[in-house]
Amino acid sequence: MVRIKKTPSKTVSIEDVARLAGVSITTVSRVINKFPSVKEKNRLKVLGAIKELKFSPSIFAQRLATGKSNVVALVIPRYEGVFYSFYVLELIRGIGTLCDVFKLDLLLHLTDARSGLDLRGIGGVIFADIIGNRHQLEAALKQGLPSVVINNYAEDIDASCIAIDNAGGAENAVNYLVSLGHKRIAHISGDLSTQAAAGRYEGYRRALKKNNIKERQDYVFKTDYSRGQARAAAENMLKLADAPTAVFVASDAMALEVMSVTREAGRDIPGDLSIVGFDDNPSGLYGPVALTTVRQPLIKMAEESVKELNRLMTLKKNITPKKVLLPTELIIRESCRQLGG
Amino acid sequence: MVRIKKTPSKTVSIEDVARLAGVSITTVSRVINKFPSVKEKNRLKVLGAIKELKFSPSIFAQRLATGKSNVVALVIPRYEGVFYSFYVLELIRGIGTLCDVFKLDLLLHLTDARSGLDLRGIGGVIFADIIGNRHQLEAALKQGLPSVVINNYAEDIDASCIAIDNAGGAENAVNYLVSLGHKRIAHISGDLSTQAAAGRYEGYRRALKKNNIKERQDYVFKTDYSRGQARAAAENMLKLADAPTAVFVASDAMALEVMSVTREAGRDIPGDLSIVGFDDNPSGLYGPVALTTVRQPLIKMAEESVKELNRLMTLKKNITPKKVLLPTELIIRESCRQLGG
DNA sequence: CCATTTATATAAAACGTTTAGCTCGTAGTA
DNA sequence: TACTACGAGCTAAACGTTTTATATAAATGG
Repeated sequence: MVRIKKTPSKTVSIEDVARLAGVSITTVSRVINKFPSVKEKNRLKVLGAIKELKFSPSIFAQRLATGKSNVVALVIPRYEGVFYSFYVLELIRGIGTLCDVFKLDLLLHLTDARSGLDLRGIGGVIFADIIGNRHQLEAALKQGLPSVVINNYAEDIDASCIAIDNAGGAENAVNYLVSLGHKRIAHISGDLSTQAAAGRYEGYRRALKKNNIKERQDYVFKTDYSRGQARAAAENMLKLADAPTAVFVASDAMALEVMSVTREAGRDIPGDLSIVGFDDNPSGLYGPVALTTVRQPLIKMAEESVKELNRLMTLKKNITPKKVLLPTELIIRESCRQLGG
Repeated sequence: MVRIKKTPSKTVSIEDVARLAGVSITTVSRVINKFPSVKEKNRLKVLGAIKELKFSPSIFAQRLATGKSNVVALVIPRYEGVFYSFYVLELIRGIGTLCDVFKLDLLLHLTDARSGLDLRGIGGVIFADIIGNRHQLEAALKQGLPSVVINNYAEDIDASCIAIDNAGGAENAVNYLVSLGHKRIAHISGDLSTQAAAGRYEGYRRALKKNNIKERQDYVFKTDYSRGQARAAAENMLKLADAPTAVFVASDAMALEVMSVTREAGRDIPGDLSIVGFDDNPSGLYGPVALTTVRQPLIKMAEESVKELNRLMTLKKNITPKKVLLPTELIIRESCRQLGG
């Protein structure tokens, strides 16, 4: 057993440093906070004492004295869906990495959405999603906490929003299908009460309209993003007498399910049906045919949100929130084919 | 624009509460900390004042005064692999949920493994993995911080370990293949410098031995867990003159890759090759054949780690660390078949 | 060389809690 | 009645910083 001997827990304070260095407490504080008005000679003495005593200032005392906190709360609704996982993790990764850069402490809040949020001691908040927890956002704003909302674009709220251009991405995807010669293009949507799903649906319609293709109600299948409903939608779609030659699916997770169903029905992808998904979930790379999809810049979105939050936290004044819409990228792989080739 | 008006930022202190309630500061503090020795009448007065003033105690002042912190740092090496994602996210989810229950603040540390860790103000640490950051663990122990290591079982370190019985799980998987009549069973391992991969390999060997099957060196393929090496391993395995009828793969991510390669080679699963994976990654459910796999109790492991950390943080004394090995579960789906049926 | 500014250091107050030690009633006991 | 015990409240010190107002030393100008 490797017993690591603990250092005696008596904390060394700024006072000990001052005594050893032969200067006042204030001077030590100035050195720590990089004030210019300290003579070089003293600065070195203090630095030496700090190193010798292995001193590091108590963040609690600092925060109590300054009233400032560099703790960022990342609020994530307690999710369930497994495929949601890729999305959330990328977000966490991007945010965590940049918090490191900005020397911010990242506090994770997996919340119930209904429940209140304990924001004591928090310096800023990132909401990963405000489908369910808009009142939490409002509570944060009321406290005067800098707040950033990820992936939910709203002009009407006094917080910064960093989101993805869902409609634009969807439009590109459908345009691509049209460019391959498809005219009978279906859409399997996600939960339309979410902004993402609604935007994707809107982009689908916009593309049809611009290409003078009439939207058919029987080509639109509304789901709740679940695998089960995706499967059902796909089955119904395939049963159609006048079945579509292509489908734009609102998420890769669902697109994978649609591919399974299609193959089970004995049809070929992309021979009989072209598919485009949304997300660029790496799972789309497996299976016999790699999925063509719309890539969301998740890491970029995460990073932008931390940058923006840091801006809000640093600047003293009440500063106008920023609204950012990030572009997507169409990733062409193997699940679509040229029609009438 | 919904401008939410901020509450004036003057903080209300325990003193204000005391004044309004007509009692002393001490009494208010006692009420907050649920001391029994406060007259019911006063308790109610204080509670009323707290509610009226919307008072909530400053955690920084509390922590400074008590010297205690209920902040838990979750240290995760900055990972890359995408399929790693499911594993990490489940861990975060389990840990986050239980921290909520225990009223612990969860601080996320995505670390470089090489770099030092700033543990100021932290009350306990959970290491999600100590492949690379053993010195960080030792630093935490040296500071006397309660520490728990997840999924890395080591008797020789003075921290609690909550891990998964990799060897046992692997042994079960291979036993299952044997029970289906397989004798030519290959193994595609992960990075054997990791405890998980080494354990799985060991379980494979143990099962062969117990079933009197001789281990063949040409049936063992060592990889670094990457998709690329899994693909190469699978190609080599299929080329074998005396090809195996079954393979146990050290991760679902790699197993999926192996399935792709096998199908590309024109062979059927499970007709020509039975496959068992490890992880119970939901991605294994897609594709034409659902993957049989060994499920790791990730959520349970996460929860146990928080429980254990909470125990260490609560108990005053130097308490002996706990070493836990959690059992796995074989999930039988469609990727294996009875041989000679 | 004195007067005036400027650079540097200091002591003390503030931040908002907890907690040890003390006091004061009040009730029970002898 | 006097003594003990005890519950309940109070005062003041402590926690480890930052910061304001103030003092001192050094530098500049005439």
